[in-house]
Amino acid sequence: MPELPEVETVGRGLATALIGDRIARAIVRRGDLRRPLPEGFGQGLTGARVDAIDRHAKYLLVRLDRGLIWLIHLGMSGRMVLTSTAEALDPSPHDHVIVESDGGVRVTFNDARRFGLMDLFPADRVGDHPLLNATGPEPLGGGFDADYLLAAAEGRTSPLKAFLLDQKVVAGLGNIYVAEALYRARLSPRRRAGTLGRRRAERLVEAIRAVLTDAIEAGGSTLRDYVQSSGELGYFQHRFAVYGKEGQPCPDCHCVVEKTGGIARIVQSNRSTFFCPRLQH
DNA sequence: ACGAGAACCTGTTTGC
DNA sequence: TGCAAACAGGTTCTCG
Repeated sequence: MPELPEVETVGRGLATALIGDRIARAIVRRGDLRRPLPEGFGQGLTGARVDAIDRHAKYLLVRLDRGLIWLIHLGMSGRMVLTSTAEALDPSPHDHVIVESDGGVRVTFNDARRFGLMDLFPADRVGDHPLLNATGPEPLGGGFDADYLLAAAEGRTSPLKAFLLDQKVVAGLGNIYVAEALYRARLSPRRRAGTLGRRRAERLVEAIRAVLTDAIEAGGSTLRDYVQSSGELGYFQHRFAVYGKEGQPCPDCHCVVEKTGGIARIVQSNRSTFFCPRLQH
C-alpha cells in the first residue's frame, strides 16, 4: 500500500499523536514480520519518550530518548491505527504490534501480508544501518536533480519503470507514483533508462517532485479526517491520472479505447504498468 | 555489474 | 453460487 506520500502521512499522524509522550506499554503479538523483531524489542520501547519522527525513503524513524531509534516499514499491506487506551484491548487478526502512550494513545500495527518490518537500534548506528544505506537520494531533497538522474541512468538498459522502482536510484517511489510521474513527464515506461537525455531527465525530475508533492498534500488533508474518525493513518486514495485506469480515456489527450487509444496496462517486472501509449514516448 | 523473475504471505477481486 | 486463478501500492534473493 504505502509509497513515499503515504509513509509521510503516517509519520505526521504518529508525530501528532505521540511526540513528547512516553511509551507506557508495548505488546508484541507476532514478531515474525519480514524479518524477526530484534531481541528485547518490547522492553526497549517501554518507558521511552518519543522525541521526533522522521521519514527516510519508505522508512519511518521514531527517535526515542535513551538514544534509540524505532524503525518502521509498512511493506505492502501495513497500516497504523490510532485508538484510545480507554477502549478495551481487542486485537483484530494481523494486529502484530500494539504500542500505548502515557498520553492515552494506542497505536496498532496491522499487516496481513507481513512484508512490513520493525527494528530498534542505537541512534549512533543510523549511519551504517544496512536497510537505510540501501537507498538513493530523497526525491524531494537537494541531491535529486537532472544531473544526478542522468548519471544514474547512464548505460542502463532497463526500462524507466524498473529503473525508477529501484530504491537505490531514487528513494520512495513505488508502482503507483512511478506510473503517475512517467505519465506527467510524457515518458514511456518502456523507454530504456540510458536513452533519457538531459531534456527528458529534467522533465522527469520535475514530474516526480510534482506528483509526490501533490500526493503529500492530499494525504495531509485526509489525515485531518481520518485521525478523527477511523483512526487509520495513511490510507488515502488520491485521484490518479493513469494508475488503475486501464481502458479509460486519457485525461489529457482524451484518446479513447481503440487500437492506439485509452490508458493501457502492461506487465513489467511482474507488476502492472499503466500509461497512455499515445502521449508517452 | 546488471536485469529478469521468483519468492515471501494473505486477502480480495475476477473469471469460468 | 462456487471455486480457482489472478492480482495487490514492497523488498530481496537467485540465476543467467
